[in-house]
Amino acid sequence: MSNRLRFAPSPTGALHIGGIRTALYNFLVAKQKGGQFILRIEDTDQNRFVPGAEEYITRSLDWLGLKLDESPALGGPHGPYKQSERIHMYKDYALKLVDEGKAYFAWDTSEELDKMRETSSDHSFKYDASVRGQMNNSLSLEKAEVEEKIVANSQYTIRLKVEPGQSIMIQDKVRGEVVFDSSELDDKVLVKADGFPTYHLANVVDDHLMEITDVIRGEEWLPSTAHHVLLYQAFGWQDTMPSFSHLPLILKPNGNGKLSKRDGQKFGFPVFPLAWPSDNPADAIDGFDSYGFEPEAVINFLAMLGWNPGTEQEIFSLEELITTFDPEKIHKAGARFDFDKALWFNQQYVHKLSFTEAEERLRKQGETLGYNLDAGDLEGAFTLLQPRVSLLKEIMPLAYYFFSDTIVFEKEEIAKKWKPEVGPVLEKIAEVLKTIDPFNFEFTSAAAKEVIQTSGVKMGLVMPMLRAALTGTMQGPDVFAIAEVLGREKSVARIQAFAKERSPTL
RNA sequence: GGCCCCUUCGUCUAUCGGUUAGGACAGCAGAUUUUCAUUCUGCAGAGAGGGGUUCGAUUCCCCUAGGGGCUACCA
Repeated sequence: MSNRLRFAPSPTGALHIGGIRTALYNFLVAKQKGGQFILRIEDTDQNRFVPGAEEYITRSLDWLGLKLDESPALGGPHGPYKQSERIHMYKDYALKLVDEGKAYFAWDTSEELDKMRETSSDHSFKYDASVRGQMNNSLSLEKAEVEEKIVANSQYTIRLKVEPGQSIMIQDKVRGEVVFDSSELDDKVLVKADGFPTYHLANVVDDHLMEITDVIRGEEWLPSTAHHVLLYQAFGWQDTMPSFSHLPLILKPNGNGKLSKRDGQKFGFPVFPLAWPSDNPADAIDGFDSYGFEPEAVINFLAMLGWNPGTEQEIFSLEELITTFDPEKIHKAGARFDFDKALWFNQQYVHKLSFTEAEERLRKQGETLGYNLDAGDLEGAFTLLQPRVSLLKEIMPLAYYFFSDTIVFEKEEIAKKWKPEVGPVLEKIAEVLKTIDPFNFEFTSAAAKEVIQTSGVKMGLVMPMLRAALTGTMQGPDVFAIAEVLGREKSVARIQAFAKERSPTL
């Protein structure tokens, strides 16, 4: 039997990178074992449903290259893959447990329970074996009364009857043996008063029905896994119970709690894969995509946040991760999110991009910046600027002087360094460049340097002005490399214009 | 409060009883680039504390401290 792993998010908004990492690890294990990677939407809480969230989740996985085998959109042999569409299935399982005495009906309202929790000493109230005899449920009430209530008031919950005094051992693949005492566990609600199942019921039933073999999820689920094991036992499914791996949490950069959706705004970096659009611009949130990240880089750094191959290799493609990933090496401790490191990963990928891979995006951005892309050499500009950026989108803003003849001069900086004796030297360089053939980096550089040397004017005075003449700025790639990309005509014209404007005496 | 998980440089981490405790990001210094960035080289920087076990503990066990998670008719 092949391995089947599922990623099971709730459509309560944008997914953050913690969720993405969970999806990634599920994907890696599934693919490594030649199994299936499944998306199941856990939308059993009608109150928290956010329109567009499900679509956002699929788009995110798609952007990252985490290809699904079964999902709500794709379908599959164990559909439907959305819990709201399987809603009729869950209650019968719970009712079966009631019949067998493993669960019971309860009519206590949320308000009543809240009150008990508030009034109990240090919030220690727990709906468990020690109190259920005094509560309003089918165990404490007379049979006739129960039957009457079921007919009269269908607003009941179904709770799991947890037998105290047993120890429940979980074999967690990343944490080893974890033992819980059932006396500490409460009688978890399985079916809510609205008839919907809770996460615990739906999750166990679906994992069973969908033949899930490995559950990989966040550490926040570790405490409730004891209940899940109890549920598998109650249903008699213990033989096909999946293995569990509870992932360490991704923490805020200051280590102060787990990373949350709002931390992106707070710390000034994206925490979502894709931007979350909104009609109200104030609510729109940046994603790694809109921030300019390559999906491969996001995958790479998320893979390394909580896992390490044990070698010194840090750069991994998705394919390499599939073969290299070793679930045994997943860490136990939470990891802080380090945006600088994420940027560094992206830089590694941007520097590897070929022009063909980048071209479309560069063109698009050039257009939105209002560039006349036909006026310059896009590939030349890219080649020169690529090693200088961490994000692909940083290139085009730096490249404007390749596409526009109206140069924006950094006037103050230039004025500070300008010496009148430089003017004639620039003029001379322009003259010489007119005839240099071929007009390339080596030739122009050698020729211009010779002019400067024979002129007696300091190199350090002329070179910055030459740069300013061509680009308007005081920094950037090598001057002659820029000249080569610009071409003879533009280079000569710019140098002459610059010299003339600044040297009225000429 | 209770239960559970965790603890190596500022950060992410390697080490599966014997290492000058290794690497990466960030930081600092230098080289290259007569600019800036890249790149390269170097420097600095860690086993939470206390007990055991052992010839020997970062590594195994216990305690303490600290951090995190859960404690809903949310997932």
